[in-house]
Amino acid sequence: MSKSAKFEGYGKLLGSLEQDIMELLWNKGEASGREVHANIASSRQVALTTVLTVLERLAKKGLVRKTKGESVFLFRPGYTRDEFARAVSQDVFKGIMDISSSGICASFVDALADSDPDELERLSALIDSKKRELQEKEGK
Amino acid sequence: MSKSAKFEGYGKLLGSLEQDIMELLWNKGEASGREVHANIASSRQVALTTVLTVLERLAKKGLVRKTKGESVFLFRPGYTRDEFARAVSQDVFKGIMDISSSGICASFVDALADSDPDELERLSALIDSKKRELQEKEGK
DNA sequence: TTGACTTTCTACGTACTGTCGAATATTATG
DNA sequence: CATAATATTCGACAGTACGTAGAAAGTCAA
Repeated sequence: MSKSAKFEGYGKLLGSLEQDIMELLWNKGEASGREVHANIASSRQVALTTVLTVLERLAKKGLVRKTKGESVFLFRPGYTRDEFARAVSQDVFKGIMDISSSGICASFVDALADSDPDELERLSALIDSKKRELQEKEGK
Repeated sequence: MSKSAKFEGYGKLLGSLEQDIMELLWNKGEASGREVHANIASSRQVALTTVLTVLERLAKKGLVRKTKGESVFLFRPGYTRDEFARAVSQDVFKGIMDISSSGICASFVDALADSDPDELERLSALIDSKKRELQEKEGK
């Protein structure tokens, strides 16, 4: 059932090149434009300036921090993977729940179990703690 | 804490006008272009043809179904709120988890508790059932 | 036929992303 | 320092998505 392959693309948070670049920076931690390009270029034909431009745009968005190195600018993630994913999630979840909150849970659990089953435990714990938190607020 | 107002806009699944239109159709179930326009126009100044165009685009995306009525075309949602939210969620969650799955859970629980606390119960149940499901698969 | 209403077509503006080359600036080296 | 090698910035164009809407074409009833 389902497998509704429709609606693809809604999950794209970053463009393809942006994604590749962030991935690299999240892994390497820091790199010069040339280095970023060198790495990216090994799996995707692209000009150096293209990478530089995107790096620049990412910096403008705050996703990347650009600092002067010894003789070259260095780029690093403005946020860790988790920080970014988390901040964006907040927004995304709101967006989806604005449309409909029922049914979402199932999708979430499915996706989670699919990509990282161990997280299910953590999720359980979080829910319990959140429920307690809510009860306290009410009871008070 | 957090309130990282950055990263807004990532949660937008539909454009503003698209959203308004879908909202109306999800509520009314079915309407002619003129009706849709009439309703939308009460809260937002927009031309009839603009609405028609977007309706057309939504139809092309499969989000809206266009059928011939007695003397006018009628538009209805191609999917219920839940179906849409669910299908998109699948995609969105994947996208986020591709970046990082840890940390997401907390965001999800927060957002859920925020918009629909009662769903927390359902979520608990879903996790338990998912865990059992996974164990069976392994145990077999 | 004519006029009101419906539907389609075409087109423009903005925003985002990918894509670069040209120009400019900086660094390194003979 | 003068010049070659590098690095960085600018400005542009293409494609896609969405909001926007007028012009043109189609439909139907008086």
